[in-house]
Amino acid sequence: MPELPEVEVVRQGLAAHVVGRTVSDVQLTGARVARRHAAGPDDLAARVRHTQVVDARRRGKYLWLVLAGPAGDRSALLLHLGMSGQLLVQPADAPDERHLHARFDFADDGPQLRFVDQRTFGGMALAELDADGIPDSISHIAPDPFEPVYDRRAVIERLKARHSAVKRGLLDQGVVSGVGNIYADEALWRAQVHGGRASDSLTRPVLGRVLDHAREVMGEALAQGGTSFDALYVNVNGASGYFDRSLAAYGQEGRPCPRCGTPIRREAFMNRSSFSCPRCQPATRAPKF
DNA sequence: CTTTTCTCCTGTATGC
DNA sequence: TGCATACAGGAGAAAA
Repeated sequence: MPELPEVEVVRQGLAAHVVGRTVSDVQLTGARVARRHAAGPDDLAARVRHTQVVDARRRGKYLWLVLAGPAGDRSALLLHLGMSGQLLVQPADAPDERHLHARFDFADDGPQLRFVDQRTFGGMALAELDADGIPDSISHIAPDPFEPVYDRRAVIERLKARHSAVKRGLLDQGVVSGVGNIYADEALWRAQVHGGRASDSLTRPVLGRVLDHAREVMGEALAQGGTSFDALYVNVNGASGYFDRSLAAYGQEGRPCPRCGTPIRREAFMNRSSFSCPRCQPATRAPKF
């Protein structure tokens, strides 16, 4: 599942292979891929056609291409990979992928950009950029830990004020963005905090440690993901394939905790799974888990 | 207002 | 072998 590190690798691929090129044609298959674009897929395609891609940017798990129109006007093609979305750079004569939803042709007749998504949780929409260069439609998404505007103290205060499990706060993209289920579990394992513990019951230093570990583990994953980048394949499909061997808790049910050897446990959480060490991350005072 | 639950989707794995 | 079910889960809408 693409979380911040995987999305950043995709962004870097777009920066290398798409920025600077002019779109000559856009083909969208079905309405679902553009469902967040209120004016519909035809409108999106028409507005992207003949624009030049001038930048590829990211906040959390969202990424966007900054588009310059013929008159120099700026807009953004906002993209989200959802759970299974891939952006591929492919030769025009490559056969259609099984779950191909969008195809971009360029005026240089070079390789196409394709959006492929099996589970269709991903999608794209056009947005306007605000004064800070952020698409207006994601103004509710908080900065991620790698942004200069990331305010560590402010995030700690928001977590400190929440009557909810700390893991919910980590996963709330309006509090801090980029963290998904995998890196939330890894950060909590590193911080030796059980994700079900009430956010407002933890001390500020502990909350700070959880946040710092989230940033640290995502940074490590990014460093590894960058090395496996293939020039023709602007995609990283989740943590599998490169960083999964470094995971201490996520998906490791029954395997020994790398720190103390106690078998990692799996618990239901938000109709999903959480993995933690029963010994290093005691679930004391854990409501609503 | 804050917090939680539900829903969208399909390939893969598991159980009977 | 075939069919049913569980699971993966980001994010926004809806509900509590």
